[in-house]
Amino acid sequence: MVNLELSEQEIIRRQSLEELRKLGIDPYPAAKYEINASSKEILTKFDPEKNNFQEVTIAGRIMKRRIMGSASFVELQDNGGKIQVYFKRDNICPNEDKTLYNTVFKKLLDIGDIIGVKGNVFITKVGEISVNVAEFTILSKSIRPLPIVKEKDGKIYDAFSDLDQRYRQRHLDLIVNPNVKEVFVKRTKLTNSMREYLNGKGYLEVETPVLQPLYGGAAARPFKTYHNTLDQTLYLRIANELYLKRLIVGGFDGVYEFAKDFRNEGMSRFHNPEFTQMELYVAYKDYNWMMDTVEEMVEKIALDIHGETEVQVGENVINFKRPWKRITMFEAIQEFTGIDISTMDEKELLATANKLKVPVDETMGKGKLIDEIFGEMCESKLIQPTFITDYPIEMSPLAKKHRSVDGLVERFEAICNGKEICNAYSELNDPIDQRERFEEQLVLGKRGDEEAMVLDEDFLRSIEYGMPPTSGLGIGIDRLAMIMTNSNSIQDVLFFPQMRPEKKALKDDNSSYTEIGIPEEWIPIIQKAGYVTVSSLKETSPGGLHQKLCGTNKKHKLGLQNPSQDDVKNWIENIK
RNA sequence: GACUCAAUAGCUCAGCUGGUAGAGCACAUCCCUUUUAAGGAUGGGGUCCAGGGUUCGAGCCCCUGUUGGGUCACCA
Repeated sequence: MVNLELSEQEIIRRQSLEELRKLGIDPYPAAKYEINASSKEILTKFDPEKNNFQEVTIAGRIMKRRIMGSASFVELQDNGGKIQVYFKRDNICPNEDKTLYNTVFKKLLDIGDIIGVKGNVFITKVGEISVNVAEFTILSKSIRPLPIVKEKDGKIYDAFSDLDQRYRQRHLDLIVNPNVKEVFVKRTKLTNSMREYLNGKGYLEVETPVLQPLYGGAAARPFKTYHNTLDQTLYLRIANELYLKRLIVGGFDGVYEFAKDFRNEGMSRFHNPEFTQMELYVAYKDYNWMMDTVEEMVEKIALDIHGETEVQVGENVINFKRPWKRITMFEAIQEFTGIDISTMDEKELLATANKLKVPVDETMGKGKLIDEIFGEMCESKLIQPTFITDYPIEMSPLAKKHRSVDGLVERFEAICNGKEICNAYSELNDPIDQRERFEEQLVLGKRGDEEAMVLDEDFLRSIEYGMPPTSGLGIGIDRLAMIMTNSNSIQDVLFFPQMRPEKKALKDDNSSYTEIGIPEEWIPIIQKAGYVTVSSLKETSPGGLHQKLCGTNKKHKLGLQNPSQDDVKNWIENIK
């Protein structure tokens, strides 16, 4: 029986599927299909002089079909690109029986099907490198139509651009939008390049717990979960800093981790609830050394991805060539506002913030005020990669006090395209100081700061045994990927960004319909007519419904015995 | 979370002051000899996001909701 929920095109494809089976063709064969070439290889290496690629086997998805009488062209898309494939009736069907071409190829194949073809490479009259098919194999029949995207000279027509659908159905996005794959390939190049750099320095890639009894290492609200056996609340990590430091205490000189972190906060084009951060800790180093490292590493990444240090990001060209500018936070504020705040007390800072129209309130301490002024007046204006150094101590409970300036810590962030891409310190290894800093956070927490850090006794115990002076770094992989791929939103560099659940219309199940006397076979037709719940039928006029049902029966050639008007009337009367 | 814009065929989109639901591609049928966004002809396809309201009449106006985009707030 015809499924009334399917579109016409889906019904036709399901019928084609059955036709194939009737012809003895398995639309989903089990056997492996051995390919010996790819579209990319053929297009780059085919040479008519050499006459190479004369026995190729390739496989891919049909993306376009141009069918003429006894000769046709198909665009086949595989992992690396697309290639034109030429089907000629008498090549495919050398004998009398032309079914394989006339029926299987022309009628039963569709855009979206995955096929394998064997043949030889040649150049068509129009000059396009193509595969001349000798035989083809259906590898997977597609029963849902793809969006059709057309392209000419790099210009895309009817692009599949609905963001909701692109993110919810990333597979579709990847199939029909060629640039999307490229973004994710670059993202992987980025992490490969970074890993290669870190391994080259001899640092050890490690894994630390995602489920943590206490969340620490950053200021953020966590996701909370529960372990039954331990009868214990656990948190998804917001950072892995405190665990990596324990490993430094344990005697590793350099450790790093590509970590999925989770923060239960707002979403935006820069924020996804789960995101990736690379954290690195190296013993016997300080934050100056770490700036050298970040510069060198990110410059290498740009070179590995783009072959040059300049990267186009929106309207800006960003140059990652070393050395990057290094200025203190105070200097940056002076540069953008002309005001030297380095010696101001809290009162003066508040007055300055008000004068600059930076939104602040009385609860903010000195550090927070400085941070607000910087965030408001400077950050978005820093386009080229810049290290901002020496942050107020109040904002950085895990960073070491500045070696020469009171009230500051040895911390830097790299800002690029107006956004922070990394955060690093000379790590605090004085256990007494660390305990005091945690206690200050506790006070903040009691005052209602939901993001204040919690005191981690176990971590404190570990550094009481002695942690070497260490420099630590956290670098946002998604943010860096956005810059390196010229993406405007974090959702464009995550395969499956977090989305609200799709709503589904609630349907009554079949028994609710049969209860009021509706035969099983009429339920889909009634639902198709818009009555997905029995109660929605209550106010319906029986005559109108009867008309509708008989009409659908006729239109879709369902061949059902129409109910009488009295039947329909009885159904509606039976509704409680 | 606040404000704002949007949702119409499988896809991309029109739809006038409120008066019979439209186009291109895709799909189907027929013709066809190497085509390039696509050869020609004909045809089928719609819960106009959902639910209320105003109206003789709603895709369009009003209200509520759903989902998405943008800006802001929190944050990396």
